[in-house]
Amino acid sequence: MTGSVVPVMTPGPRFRFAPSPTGSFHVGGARTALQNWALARRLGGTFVLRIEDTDEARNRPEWTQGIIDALAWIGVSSDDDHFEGPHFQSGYADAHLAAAQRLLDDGLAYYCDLTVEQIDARAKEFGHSGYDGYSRDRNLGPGPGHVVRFRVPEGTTVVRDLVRGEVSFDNATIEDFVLVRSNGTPVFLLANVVDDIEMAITDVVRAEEHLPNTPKQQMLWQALGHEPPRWAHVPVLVNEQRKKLSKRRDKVALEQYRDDGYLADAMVNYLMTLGWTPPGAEAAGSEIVSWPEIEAAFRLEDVTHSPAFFDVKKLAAFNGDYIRRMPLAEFVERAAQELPIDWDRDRFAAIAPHIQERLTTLREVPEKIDFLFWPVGAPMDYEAAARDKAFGAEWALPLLTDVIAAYREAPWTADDLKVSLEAVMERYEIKLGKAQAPVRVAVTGRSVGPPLFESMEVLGRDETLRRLSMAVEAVGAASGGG
RNA sequence: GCCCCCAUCGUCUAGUGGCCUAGGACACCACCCUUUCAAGGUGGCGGCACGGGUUCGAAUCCCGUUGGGGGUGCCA
Repeated sequence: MTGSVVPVMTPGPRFRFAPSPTGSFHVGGARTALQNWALARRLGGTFVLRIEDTDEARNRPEWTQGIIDALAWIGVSSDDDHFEGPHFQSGYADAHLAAAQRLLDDGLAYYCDLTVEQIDARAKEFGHSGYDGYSRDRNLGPGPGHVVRFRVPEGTTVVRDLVRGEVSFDNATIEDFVLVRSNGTPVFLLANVVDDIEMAITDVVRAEEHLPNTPKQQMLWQALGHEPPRWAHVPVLVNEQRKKLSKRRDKVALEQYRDDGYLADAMVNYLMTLGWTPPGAEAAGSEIVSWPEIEAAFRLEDVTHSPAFFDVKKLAAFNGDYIRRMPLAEFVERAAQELPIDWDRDRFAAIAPHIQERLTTLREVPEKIDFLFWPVGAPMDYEAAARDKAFGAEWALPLLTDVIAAYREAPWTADDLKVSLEAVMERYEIKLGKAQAPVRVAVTGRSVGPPLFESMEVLGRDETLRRLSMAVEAVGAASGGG
């Protein structure tokens, strides 16, 4: 190996996703990552992952892996040809400082020795706000306590934004911002731009909160002698209070949703259709779209301009839809992962078709069917069950007794169990909806649950009869005593 | 305070001057179906923030007001 490694660059546009490492992956970040990903792939370009790890206080190696894993979960795979990275901002520290020095040499930046207190004092004294350019022409050199500031030129900066059109800023309202701190480290504004230049980024797609930074960064690109990238600022995600989603108040960790049983496909679909509607969705009467369709149709120009409420209820609806659309075999396999290890998988597979359409998340699977996995002979709380209103009617106890008799003989299939119960209930002149209630409570311990006869078929004759008998005893004791 | 962005049903949105009596999705309500609960089907409730213009015609264009959000760090 000789010389430097020249990165092999694919011809298309180069997008980038530049998260700073934290303990979790923000859903808002997931959305912009997805948007960058869709564009990079469709346009035959590159998705560059850059970890902005310059803030040493929050920088742990395992967090980088967390980001890569989270991205992989939503389909942004580091194995894909369009994926490049991860790059680390910390690895470009020399370039950041070199750029600052170049700006200094060209007279486009200067040293300043004012402290924050002094700046405030001047602002107060002269009645302006922020830094007033005090050191612009003092020709200070480097020194302790000296920062490097950018000399903002006069005029207007026009940012061409793919989602917002042209946004112009009067440079007079932009102060000479800091490029290099007094401790010699570069600030985000500089590092971010230098990295983008180094990585030959052509398209910056990020959240709207960065829009006010953009004129500054654009000036930096130009001062450094480069054509600025295409900008696109997508609206932020907000909570019910219409505030930017925050880690403190809101549930924003992608990993949390994953652990709560949300499907990656549903999450991706939901995130991408927040602020963007795929063509044809209205005619189809559905907002459920596959990734290939999204990738083929997503355009920045079509993204809405206003903030969107991250509505977990709608996400849940999407998730339920995706669960129902899963092929049964796949559902059984994935849902089985949510089960306690000692639960019989075959037994689960038998009941699976009956719970698939009753779910919002995969995590709810165990609680729906736990009664099928109680150890045989385990005592249920029949005293409590006996108090259920299902046993309130005078026909309840005799019906249960008759059902037990019938079930000793009936062939053990759901259909036969239903026929047997129907035969019994006719004697009491009640409908199936009512008749099944005490049986359900006796067998499952609850008044709602998966289809009864199918459940009993899976449970087996012995255990079903045992539970029915226990219930009759408990109810009998309760009513006899009162 | 200053700078910037935004504004259609509760929510996410379609809508780019006539096709809008404003469409869809989620949520909600009712009914149907039904083995409880779901799912599914049908129907319903519900919106162009306000005020001025421009135009034969405005949800769509312009101005203003109001409201919301973002940014204003030697954080990213």
